[in-house]
Amino acid sequence: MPELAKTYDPKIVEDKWYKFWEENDFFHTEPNPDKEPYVIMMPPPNVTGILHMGHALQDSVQDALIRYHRMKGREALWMPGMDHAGIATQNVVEKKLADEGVKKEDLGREAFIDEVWKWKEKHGGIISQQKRCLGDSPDWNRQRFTMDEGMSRTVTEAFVRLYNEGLIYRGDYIVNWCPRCRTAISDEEVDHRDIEGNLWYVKYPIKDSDDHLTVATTRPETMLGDTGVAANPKDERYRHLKGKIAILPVLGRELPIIFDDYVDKEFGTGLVKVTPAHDPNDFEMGKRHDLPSIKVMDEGGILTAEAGEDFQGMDRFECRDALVKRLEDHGFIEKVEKHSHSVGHCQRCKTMIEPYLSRQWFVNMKPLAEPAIEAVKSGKIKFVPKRWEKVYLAWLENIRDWCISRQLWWGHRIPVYRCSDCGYEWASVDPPDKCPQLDSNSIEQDPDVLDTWFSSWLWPFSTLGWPEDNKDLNYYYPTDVLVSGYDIIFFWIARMIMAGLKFTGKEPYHTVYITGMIKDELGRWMSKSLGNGIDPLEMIEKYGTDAVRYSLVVLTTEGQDIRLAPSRFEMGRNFANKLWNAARFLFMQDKPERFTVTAPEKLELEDRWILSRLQNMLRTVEKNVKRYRLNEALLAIYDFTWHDYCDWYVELIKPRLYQSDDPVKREGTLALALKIFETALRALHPFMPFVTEELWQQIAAIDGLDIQISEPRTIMRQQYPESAKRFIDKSAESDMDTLQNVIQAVRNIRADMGVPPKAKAQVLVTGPDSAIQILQEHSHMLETLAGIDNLTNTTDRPEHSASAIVGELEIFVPLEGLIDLDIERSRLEKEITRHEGMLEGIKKKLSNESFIKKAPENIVLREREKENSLEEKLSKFKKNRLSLS
RNA sequence: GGGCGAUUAGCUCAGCUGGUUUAGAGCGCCUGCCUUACAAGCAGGAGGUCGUUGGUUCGAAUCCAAUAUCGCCCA
Repeated sequence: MPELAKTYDPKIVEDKWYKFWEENDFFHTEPNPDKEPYVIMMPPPNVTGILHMGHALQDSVQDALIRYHRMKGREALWMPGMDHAGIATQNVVEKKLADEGVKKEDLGREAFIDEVWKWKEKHGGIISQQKRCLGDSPDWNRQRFTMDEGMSRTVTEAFVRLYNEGLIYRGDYIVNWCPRCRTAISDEEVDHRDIEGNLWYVKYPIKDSDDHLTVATTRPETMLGDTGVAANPKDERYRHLKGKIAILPVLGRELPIIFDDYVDKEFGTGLVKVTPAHDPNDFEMGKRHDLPSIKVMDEGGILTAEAGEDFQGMDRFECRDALVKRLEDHGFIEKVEKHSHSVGHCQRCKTMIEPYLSRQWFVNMKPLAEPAIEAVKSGKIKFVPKRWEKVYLAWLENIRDWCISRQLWWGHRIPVYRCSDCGYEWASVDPPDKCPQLDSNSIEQDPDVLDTWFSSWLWPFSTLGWPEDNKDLNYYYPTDVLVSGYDIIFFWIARMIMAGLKFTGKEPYHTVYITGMIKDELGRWMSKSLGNGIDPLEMIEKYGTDAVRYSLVVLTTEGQDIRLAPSRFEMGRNFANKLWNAARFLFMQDKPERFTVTAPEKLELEDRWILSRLQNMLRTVEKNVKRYRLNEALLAIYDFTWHDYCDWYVELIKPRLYQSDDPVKREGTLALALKIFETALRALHPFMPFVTEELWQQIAAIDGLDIQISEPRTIMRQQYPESAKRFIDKSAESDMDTLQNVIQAVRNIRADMGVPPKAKAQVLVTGPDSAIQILQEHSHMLETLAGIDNLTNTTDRPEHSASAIVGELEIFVPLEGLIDLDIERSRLEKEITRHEGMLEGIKKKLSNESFIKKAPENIVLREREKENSLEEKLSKFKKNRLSLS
């Protein structure tokens, strides 16, 4: 038998087994008509990304599900991949080039893209290496990248289909513009934050009059682009302004005064300036009233010539200060109020968003949203926890069109072409040579690229080969579960469902499992700026992968956020060590030539009991994995292994292992102990893959131990244990329960009385014969586990002894000389008070007529029984108290 | 403004279909143990009127309604 070190050292086993799994292709799967597939799409991390705790959590969940179902006999595919992350990646490479003194414009588009690819080959995808440290078991051979050829083709194909159906359109609209990233972004990529700002009241002179009007604005710098002033038509105060013209201060532009319901009478003065090129609402108003749009800023948020000579070239914030000063100097500022309002920020770079008029591509989302709403309403797709369905539905029901064009170079270029000769425009999957209308070959492709999410939303089927109707797609699609955080329900999950239904006609998965998010100890998001992040790799280094996985899964309860501290991984580490030492104990036993298996009828009580508990555990696991309560499943394994198996079973069989002069009995005992342990290892493997593989391999290598091993010889490809009814043994469980309670009662007395651990105790017991018999038959348990040396059945109440009541049994530990009567008295008093309290509650219930009348009979009966047994117990306690006085 | 979540032991959290729960776990705390697997351990113990107020019910940590505090999402 193998020899083990005293403590588990994850480092020496993790790399070894991961290599073993990967080199032997154990993660690989092929369509197999004899098996049912089980598929999870791994949310593709950014190619620039590095591993964080969120990945560790979500991967622990996904890998547990995948390994579990793989062992359950499913053809399990966990599909890995990476996302090209347009803006993020472009930023990284731009920055790298900047360090070398190169601008991307100097290189030109193609050369720059080459640089990005070079970067990607060299530095990209570190995260896939890091994920190996988590013990993840995806089919790495199938790894996809959203910019790969096949994936790109899927993107183009999807675009062209939508374009040809008229679901993609282009137009001039106000979009969210990030002046730092110099691109449009979608509504979802904007974070709104409340900003303490000012509300400036600016006087605009009225033409041909000495009078003026006052508008209130939070963004004075945009007034340079004003083309009107608006009031609410119902606002009596401004009726007289009808037909008048206001004069824009500084620039002197003439501004018609218009009336529009959009204007809020309560806001400011009830008069607002209208800047169609720099505000979405003004844009709409401008359209309604035929006002021109004047752009006063460029892509970088720098004021243009339209802003006037004095401001041209200024940054938008600089301009604000300069303009306000100018207005103040000329007496145009009436007053300034503090004002808090919500301002959009670029999610990626935190720069203030500029609502910006530009020509962009959009997807008309309503027609796509409807089937996606239906899929969830009808229950074809279920969210776990269910409450996220509401969030999903609310978003889809109020969906707005999706701005998909990005002014970047890195990404899928929009496959729309234009003939420079005839102006014809069309979308094409393959790059065309010439205009289909003319014979002209002077054609240009749209310069923009697509939003990265435009490739991600196709992920569940693009990775499997769509649009070619190939083998993988047919076999693995639709997939089973999607595991992700609630932060990307809109970005990704909802859109994926829409795309799945649109392009394949099928829901991409039946379940969306939403995990909580990882927070720090104080409940704050982990962030670089706060420096409160916990690095999973560091934790793995310190505690081991299994420990990290164990703790994360155990802490995951119904999608609640997790407050994490490094110390939380200690429980996982301790558990791994516990397992290790249980194995160490088993391996220390002398190994026989050949194990003789104990015949079922010769099993001892503790054997029948542990087998029964094992079934119970396996049932709990199965039930809870089905409900995605992985924490409950894992805790059941933990409890069984630690408490039932290590604390009780191993202790109980020690005498048989050490003392038995019957080698057959000894071998049988060891064999059973090993087998049960081996079963527990398999049950645990999906959650703690490394330590279970290591120990399992060692057990599997023991000669003559008759355990079923299927090829390949790895725990990850063995069968997941299933509970078997024939091992469920209620009477063994109840007998053991009695014994355990007696042992605990005696231990309690010993501890309270300060009996030295090594001193043996005499125990007298009274009670029904059947119960006494159990104790007598298993007196060896009482001996080893409670230090009882002599168990005597008695009808007398011995004097000067400590006592306890276990069910119908009464236990006395005479401790002549040693016993401190005061301690025993107070023990008894405490018990009496406690039981009297319980009895009082029950009596109150039972004296309540409506309880008797209305409560179900079995409940009333149960209360009656409780009353009886409590009364009996109490009278025993009281007798004992009397005997002490 | 609309929606969601949380509030239970010193801390972090379970408690699912209302009744074997005067409420469990891990950590922490107290007591005793280096018992030939494990001190990352073993044995024993203390500690909570389940945020507040009403309601439903024979019965509420659990269901409903208000309310307070904290957090998140959407506008």
